[in-house]
Amino acid sequence: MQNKKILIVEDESRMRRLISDYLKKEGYSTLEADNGKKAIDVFEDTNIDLIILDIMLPEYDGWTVCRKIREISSVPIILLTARSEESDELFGFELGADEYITKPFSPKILVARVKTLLKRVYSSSKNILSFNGLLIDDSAHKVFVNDVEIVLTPKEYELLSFLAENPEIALSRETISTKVWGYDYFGDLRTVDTHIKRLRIKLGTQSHFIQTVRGVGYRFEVQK
Amino acid sequence: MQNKKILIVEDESRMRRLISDYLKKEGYSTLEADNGKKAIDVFEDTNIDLIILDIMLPEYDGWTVCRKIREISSVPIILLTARSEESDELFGFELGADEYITKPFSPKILVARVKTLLKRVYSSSKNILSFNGLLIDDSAHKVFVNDVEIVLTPKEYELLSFLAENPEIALSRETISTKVWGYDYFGDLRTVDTHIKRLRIKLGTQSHFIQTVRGVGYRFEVQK
DNA sequence: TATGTTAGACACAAAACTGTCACACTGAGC
DNA sequence: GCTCAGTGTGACAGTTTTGTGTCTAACATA
Repeated sequence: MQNKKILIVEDESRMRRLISDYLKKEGYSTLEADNGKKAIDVFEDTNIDLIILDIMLPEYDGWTVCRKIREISSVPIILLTARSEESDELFGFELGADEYITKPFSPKILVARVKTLLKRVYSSSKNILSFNGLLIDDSAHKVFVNDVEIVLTPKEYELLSFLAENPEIALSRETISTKVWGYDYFGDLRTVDTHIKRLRIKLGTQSHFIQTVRGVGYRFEVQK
Repeated sequence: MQNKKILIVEDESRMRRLISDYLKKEGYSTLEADNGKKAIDVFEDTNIDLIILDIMLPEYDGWTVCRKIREISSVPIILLTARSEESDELFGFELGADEYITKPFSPKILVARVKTLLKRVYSSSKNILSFNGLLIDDSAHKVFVNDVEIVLTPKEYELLSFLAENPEIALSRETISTKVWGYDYFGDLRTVDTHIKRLRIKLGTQSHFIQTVRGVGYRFEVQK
């Protein structure tokens, strides 16, 4: 649960700093954006685990950002607002926000909600992704195929994790490249293929987890 | 998302009735318990999808019920409390509650939270086109005929998606060609026919979805 | 510095897909 | 029935996409 990446979208730098400090103290890493446009850019280029989103923002308000992000992702979103009107809150939920916190709020409450939300969304309280014949222990950074550990290089591990965290979704080479290599990587997309090849070799009899989606990319497939 | 079973644990019958009415109006079914012991009994005997749990209860308070249920299940829990102390809220989250609502609350807010929580927990918010005997899962880029996956080539998939997204409409070869192959494609219109043929073969017993409209093109027909 | 490992690129091989065409078939109109 | 325009279909070759072996550079390690 540690080391999750949290994007803080807030135009007031003092508030941003405050939230960021509290979260870092809890072991999360944070990214910041001071307007809605930047928020969406950062989100598309990075593998964000949770978003804290202020409503009052320059360049797309929070509602808009929330809606746009919900079109492409189900990442958990916490809305922050100065107003505490019920209709606002209802509107936020309609747009797909997961939590709604009214300013002024206690940082402790915020941290608690972040924790709960991450826990609910990302784990059954463990950092282990377990499939039939394949186990990824993120805490230990170890992977087991048929209960035998296989040793992966960092990139191989990141790639496998990313795939396994998005099961049953056809992922394009571009998406994979952006999320695993980073938004600033402009290398050959076929590099993804090369790493897929290496992963498949190491997965051996369980390579069926990685399916090719012709014309698109790859898909992590759970059922045999 | 409808027809989910919600357990309301609350000792005041008026409040129980109020919540129950609101939820039923939204299409949920409700069960009620007026103390903690009964709540746990009911939960163990029934397939509950969400619990609304008051803190002040005879026979095990809400904290205890929450803890006991968390030992055996990860069902979503919303805590209700008259107090609004921060420490209480934090304690609730520690115990594994998913939401925390302070009385007095607006029933609308409650319903909104129930909805969001259910959606988050039970739906994968996927892009799925579903017909009787045919299912197109766009996220996974998979197609099922009578619950058996069929593997389509990229063009076949695009063509089927386009047809299925425009049901009951006679689509000319030109329209199909423009939308599926792109406006700058100037190949033989009969190519569409060839792909329709291939699709029909793969659809097997469900090929009736694709009807020929003589002199025009094809139509995706939903009813058998 | 020597050695071993990892990452990225690339070319070629292998596999899969696509468009075209010719011919068969169908059905509507006469 | 016959005609004919429109549609169905099988075959095939060219094209596209993916798989894979290998090379080089970067990097870490001792």
